[in-house]
Amino acid sequence: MTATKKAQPRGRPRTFDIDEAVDRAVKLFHRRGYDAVGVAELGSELGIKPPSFYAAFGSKAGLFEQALERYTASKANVFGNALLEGGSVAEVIERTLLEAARIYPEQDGAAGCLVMDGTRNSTDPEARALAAALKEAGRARIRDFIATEFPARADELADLVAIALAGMSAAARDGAKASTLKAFAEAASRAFRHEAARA
Amino acid sequence: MTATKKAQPRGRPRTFDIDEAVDRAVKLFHRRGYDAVGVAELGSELGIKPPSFYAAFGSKAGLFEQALERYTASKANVFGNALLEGGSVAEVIERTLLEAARIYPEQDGAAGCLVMDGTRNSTDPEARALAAALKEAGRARIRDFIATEFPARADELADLVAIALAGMSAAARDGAKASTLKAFAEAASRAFRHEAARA
DNA sequence: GATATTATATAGTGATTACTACATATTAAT
DNA sequence: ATTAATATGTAGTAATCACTATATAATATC
Repeated sequence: MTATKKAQPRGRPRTFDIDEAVDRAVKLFHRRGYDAVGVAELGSELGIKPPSFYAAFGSKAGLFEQALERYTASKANVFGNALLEGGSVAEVIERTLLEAARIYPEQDGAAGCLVMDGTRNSTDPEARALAAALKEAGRARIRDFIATEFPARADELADLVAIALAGMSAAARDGAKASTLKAFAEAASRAFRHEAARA
Repeated sequence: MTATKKAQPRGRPRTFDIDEAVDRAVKLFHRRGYDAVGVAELGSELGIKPPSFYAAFGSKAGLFEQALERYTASKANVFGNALLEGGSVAEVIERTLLEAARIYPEQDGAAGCLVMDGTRNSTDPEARALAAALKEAGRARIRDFIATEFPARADELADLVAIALAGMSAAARDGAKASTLKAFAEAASRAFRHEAARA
């Protein structure tokens, strides 16, 4: 059994909770995108001043990296969660799309997918690279999974799913309702089965 | 016949070409998004200094409004151009999707659709509102056109097209190749015919 | 208690943001 | 030539950006 908190390190103890700070950062970055959230706002929202911020996270991009990790380990990882429930490729993809339709609409001010849209139009190369790596990793996981049933068309089918999800995220950020996204997800799921059966 | 340039107004003549300036602004906004393009850069790129900039355009958002007008009046208006060639609803939608697949991939540093992604994550409410109005107008045109053949399902089918286009724009901005977008557009077009034939 | 270690608060850094006050230059009309 | 009108260049504005130098406070170890 591993202790969640070490005995107590040597110096002055931290006065804020890092996990909670990362959770708040996830929300802020998700709501408004990486560039639009300032370190000053993060500091005041997290209740810490700049030196504590930089001692804990290194940089704004460092906090973003932790926020992305937290986000992808959450229910927001629609494909990962759909995969856990098992089933055929078509079933898992359908569940993925429907789950996206369920969680992408605005909740608590945040809509769409943080990974896909959090650094859209960002000027920070480091933040963009972090998000891009996760996007590619997600697409690769979907492709490899699809390849277990449709090896010859895995790339094309993975692109179909990835671009559909990207469209749903963008639409959600533009205010699309859950019912709109659900109808799209159902149509995209039918399209996936249809395309998988082709050729 | 209307003169393109009036006789010559009273004061000191402008030393730069407004149309050319707007064209350059379209490119810059398209490449990097509204917020990431500064007035200073626009000024130096356009060869004018701040007072001339504000005398001509009023504000950064004022230039953006003209840039959006220019953009939507160009070949970038994929639905408008597809509509001009006539044909059935399914044919026009297919042409729309395929045209998007042709022009969304990166060209001259700019990818995707300026209207759909140019103000993504922007902090400027005015710029966001300008783009949002054009997005909604475009979706409404598509819906009304679809309603000429499929009045009962026009909204759902229009959402299918709009979300597919949003996904293609996002994917293009993330570096998707023309062949990837083309394959998706073809699948989306088949899905449209399939969904239109349902119910 | 002395020392090492870590986190804190105060108060800044220079760079960049969109935008402007003011004087001057250039034109047409008088 | 004088006047009115418009555009320009110089040189700024206050606000915000991510980030930091320095000193001090709070803890464990010795």
